Amino acid sequence: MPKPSDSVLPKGASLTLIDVAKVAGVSPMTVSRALHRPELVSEKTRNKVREAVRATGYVSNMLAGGLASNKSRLVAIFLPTIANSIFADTVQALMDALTKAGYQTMLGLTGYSAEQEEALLEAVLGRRPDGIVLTGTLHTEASRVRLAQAGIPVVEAWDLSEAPIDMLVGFSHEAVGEAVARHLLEKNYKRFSVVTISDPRGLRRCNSLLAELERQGIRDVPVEVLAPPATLEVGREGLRRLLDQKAPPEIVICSSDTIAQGVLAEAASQGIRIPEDLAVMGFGDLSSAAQVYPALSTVKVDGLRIGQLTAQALLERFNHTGSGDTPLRVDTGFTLIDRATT
Amino acid sequence: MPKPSDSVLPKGASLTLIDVAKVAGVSPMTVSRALHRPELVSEKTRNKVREAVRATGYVSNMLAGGLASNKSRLVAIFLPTIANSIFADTVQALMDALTKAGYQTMLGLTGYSAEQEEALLEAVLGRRPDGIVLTGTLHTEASRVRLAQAGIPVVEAWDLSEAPIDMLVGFSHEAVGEAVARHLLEKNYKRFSVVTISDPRGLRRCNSLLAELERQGIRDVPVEVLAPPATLEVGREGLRRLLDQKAPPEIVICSSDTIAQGVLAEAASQGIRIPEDLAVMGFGDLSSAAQVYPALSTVKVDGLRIGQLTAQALLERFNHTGSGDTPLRVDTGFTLIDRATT
DNA sequence: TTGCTGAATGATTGCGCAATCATAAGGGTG
DNA sequence: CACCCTTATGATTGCGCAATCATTCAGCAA
Repeated sequence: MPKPSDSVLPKGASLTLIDVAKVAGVSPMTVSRALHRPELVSEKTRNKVREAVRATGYVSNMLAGGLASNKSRLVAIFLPTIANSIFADTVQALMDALTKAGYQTMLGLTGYSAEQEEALLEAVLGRRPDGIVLTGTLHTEASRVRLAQAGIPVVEAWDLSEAPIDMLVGFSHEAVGEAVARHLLEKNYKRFSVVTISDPRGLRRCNSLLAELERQGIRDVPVEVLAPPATLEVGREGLRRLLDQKAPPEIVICSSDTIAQGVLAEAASQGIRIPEDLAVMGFGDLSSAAQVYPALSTVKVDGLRIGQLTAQALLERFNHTGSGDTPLRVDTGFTLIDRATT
Repeated sequence: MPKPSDSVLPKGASLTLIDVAKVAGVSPMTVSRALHRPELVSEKTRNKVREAVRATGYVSNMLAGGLASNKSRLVAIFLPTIANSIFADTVQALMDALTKAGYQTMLGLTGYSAEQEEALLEAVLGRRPDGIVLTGTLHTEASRVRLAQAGIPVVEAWDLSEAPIDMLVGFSHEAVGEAVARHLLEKNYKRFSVVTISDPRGLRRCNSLLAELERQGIRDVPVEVLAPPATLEVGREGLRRLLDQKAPPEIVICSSDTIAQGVLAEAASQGIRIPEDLAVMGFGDLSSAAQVYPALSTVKVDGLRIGQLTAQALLERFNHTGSGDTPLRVDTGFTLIDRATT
């Protein structure tokens, strides 16, 4: 069996379609077709080409292909950070679906400074992605404008904001806040408190929650707003601050499960019983939420489905199979989950 | 101020260097230089070009640039999964450093099946990355061969294996196993047990630990090997199985902090006191390890430094500034951390 | 046979850029 | 003032591929 290294290359030159074509005894164009549009090539030729590719170890150059066809088969995904991301399921599902459809994904981490975000966006656009997915929010308005001008399909996931750039797959953060408030009021909690990070969406949920509580006559809810990223430490510090105040809360509502787990840890370290002394509510239903002890009450968001729908929306755009008229706007909803902490 | 959309494009054609050159009143080549090698262009010209770029909203096409220069300014990173990754710090540091140096990164998730891995590798190589980083292990030998043949700088991170493809930045998993065994023996633990997932590196640590224990006269250590990925549930199930056996263990050594946290949760749910009734040892020193209650004893691995060194190694190769003779092989070591669970 | 159709394959071209070489414009030296 | 050297800029070319159009050939009806 000839190893790829055996093929006599002009040394320094790279293996191209032409080399494969020579080995297969067909034209370069036929090789290209055999690889990317096999239905246009006879089976006999396809086999010759497949064998030549195997023998040479050829890997198609997508830079050249992308330049020639004006398609990169690349989708860029922006997310705040790779660590403990609440978006992990979404990203995984998205990458799975896109990979299956022959697209690759490139992750852009925006958890940086605003200046770096603009540089990142420019660099990513330089790759000419066929589509872009936003999970977290963009820091600067200039970035949103740039993105809109790029003329590429854009999906904003995990949100249902008022001024979308293009497509939208998510849920209403306001509805979550309101639903959580009502749910907990029904369970007869009175002395509410909140620990959140200063993330735009978390704050929207928080404000909506506070508004609903106020409508029901509950005011002066202590709110601790800490700096991102959301870590266990944020939850521990948040609870410590809340306990420093005059009237101890009866329940802590957290802007994420990770923060809630921090609250749980701090409570355990202080001998506070959950939920007898203090109830805790999370957000996100991370896979760990059901596994911690005591099991965490939370709001489930179907991140996997968001990822799948996002991929589907992009693929429809790529294939021009979308309805074409109204820009997509899918509400994936959410579910309240009562476990042991409320 | 003219908005980019104002520029009169032939409609359907994309904005190129030529368009910018016309606006700036210079040749396309000068624009290219002004953007990528500004030191070759006079300040006056540079300003004209900068203004023209701003006015047109031009974004350089890296597909074309890569094709012309045979450099993609892309580094591919393979990791098992994006969720709860122990590699998060490494990947973050790596991306930071590479971004700063003008390189972009593309993540490949190998947590899939072996067949999919080969397809993924081929797709990634098609982008002609300038370098490749492996964090987890590759499933198939064919993939390793393919990678070695690609003729691209490769760094295997988080390992110090015997047969590296190219460069190596990591630590010895055998040394970790042995060190943990000795450390815990010194603390006078006798009835050991292990919960691990069937990951090659985790198993290497485990086997080394068992070997050292055996040298010290300790045999018949119960070992629970569960399927990846490492989740809290693995830890809970692992502990349940261990408790089903005749003699309850005195200490559980886990192949990751996440599993250890699962053990902690299961213990809490069964009223088992930590560390009085049961000690727990993790691995990885995730940021949450110090924040859970009780704080987790673990093995700290400096993932951030691994990421930085990996980036440095790649950049030296790209710039031909490396020593050139011996292939890089850095041992970043590890540290045992005693917290409250041992 | 002739002509037509459609399937399979080949030839040509250009995507947008950077490498490379060529040229022009200063700036000093003897 | 002719010379050379440096710095700045321009012109040409080709990277490897897919879009597009041209060609070939088999199969079949008239």
